[in-house]
Amino acid sequence: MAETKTTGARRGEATREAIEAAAVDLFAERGYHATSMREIASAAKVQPAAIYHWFDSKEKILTRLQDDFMDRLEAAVEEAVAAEATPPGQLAAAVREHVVFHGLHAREAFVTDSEIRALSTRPRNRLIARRDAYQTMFRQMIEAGVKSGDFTISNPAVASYAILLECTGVALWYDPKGALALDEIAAIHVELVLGSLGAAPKVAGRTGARKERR
Amino acid sequence: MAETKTTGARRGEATREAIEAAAVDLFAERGYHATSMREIASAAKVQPAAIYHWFDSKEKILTRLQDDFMDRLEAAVEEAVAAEATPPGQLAAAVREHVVFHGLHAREAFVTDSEIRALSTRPRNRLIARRDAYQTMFRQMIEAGVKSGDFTISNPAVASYAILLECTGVALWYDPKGALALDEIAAIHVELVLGSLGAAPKVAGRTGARKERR
DNA sequence: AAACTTCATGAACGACCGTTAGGTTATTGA
DNA sequence: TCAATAACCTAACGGTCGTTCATGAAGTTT
Repeated sequence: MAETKTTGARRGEATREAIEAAAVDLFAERGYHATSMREIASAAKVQPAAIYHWFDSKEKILTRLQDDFMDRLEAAVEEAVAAEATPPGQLAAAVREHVVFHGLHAREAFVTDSEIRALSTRPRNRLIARRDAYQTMFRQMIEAGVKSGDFTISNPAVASYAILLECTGVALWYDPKGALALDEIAAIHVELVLGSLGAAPKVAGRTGARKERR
Repeated sequence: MAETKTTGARRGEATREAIEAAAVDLFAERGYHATSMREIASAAKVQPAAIYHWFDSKEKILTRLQDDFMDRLEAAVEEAVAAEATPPGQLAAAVREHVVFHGLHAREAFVTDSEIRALSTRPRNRLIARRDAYQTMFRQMIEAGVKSGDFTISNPAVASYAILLECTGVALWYDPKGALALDEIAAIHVELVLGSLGAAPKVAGRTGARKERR
């Protein structure tokens, strides 16, 4: 037997996913406050009230998207870093994975980044703390590289800001149908980042393929 | 005689400025859509209806802020570039001025950048075109530097994206009460940018003070 | 087959939104 | 002195917002 009868869908968990997918698209395109629950419902093909069966509130949809994105980003980058031994190799792997991940999940990345201020105090502070911890990871890799003599820059904190900004920004302009493939873009950013840190050219991590150890 | 009597202010052009100042603060803090005309009016110490004596609509307040910012940014950077002769010198000057300007006018910069989507089609396309032209200026300086042999990178277009993202992002984290002065931050960014382009260290434009010719 | 749970519906709630109509007051120019 | 104008007010408009309520069909458990 099928699942539809006289009334609408009855889809179970698939509805939750449809709501999330609709929300991330709309939040990314118009912004959180410019998107109404009715628009999300319409895009997910349910009535507005049905959303409240799956989410407590509009804000909960947003925090779910953001938490999921951070979970997966952290896991992906930490795994990439763990496969490398030297500071330049680790940073190169982190940058490469960060860029690829932001290209593959550009909408989620953009929403996570740009809608922090839409959150109320508690979830906002939580997300800021997570983002700060993530940033600290990069700063420590840079500091390790300075200590080991691989990098020569004056201010690791500012460098970490700058690096994450340029790499995160890939989510703003990357076009899957564009001339450059995502791993090319990632490789260029590794090149730019290592160059900006004064790393000796071609030292560690300036690789093409993935999962490679130099 | 003073200017206040029984009823409220009667301030003339000063009211317009109060409205703009209130709007830029609120737009930067909460976002365009999360800010109501009543909140702007309250912060500017007028009644909501008074805003419409100075602005046609809420959107016109936003476009005014964005246009003003772009006007002043372009003027400042173009002047800084005009004082330099070589590609590395020009790019260094542009980066330095861009960073300083984004630090000094962080709220305006943030609103101009992040609220493009809030605009309706026509003003949005206008602003995007201006931003693209600004970006092109940077890309051409990079290409000139590659051609002259001062820079060694594989992709000037991606480099221009990355550079502008990291420099624009200063508006997101710069704190006037922080440990670093704005011209220090600018100098660090010049260092990072020239490094990422593979410029020979200390070549051209790595200066400290302003209005200096090297 | 009866009771319960899950998933969704249609209709409505009060609050707030951007904007406007129309009146009032202070200042200016003839 | 007096009309004209600029600057601002109070009040309200229609519309949309996030959310809730009451209801009920379908599926599951007992």
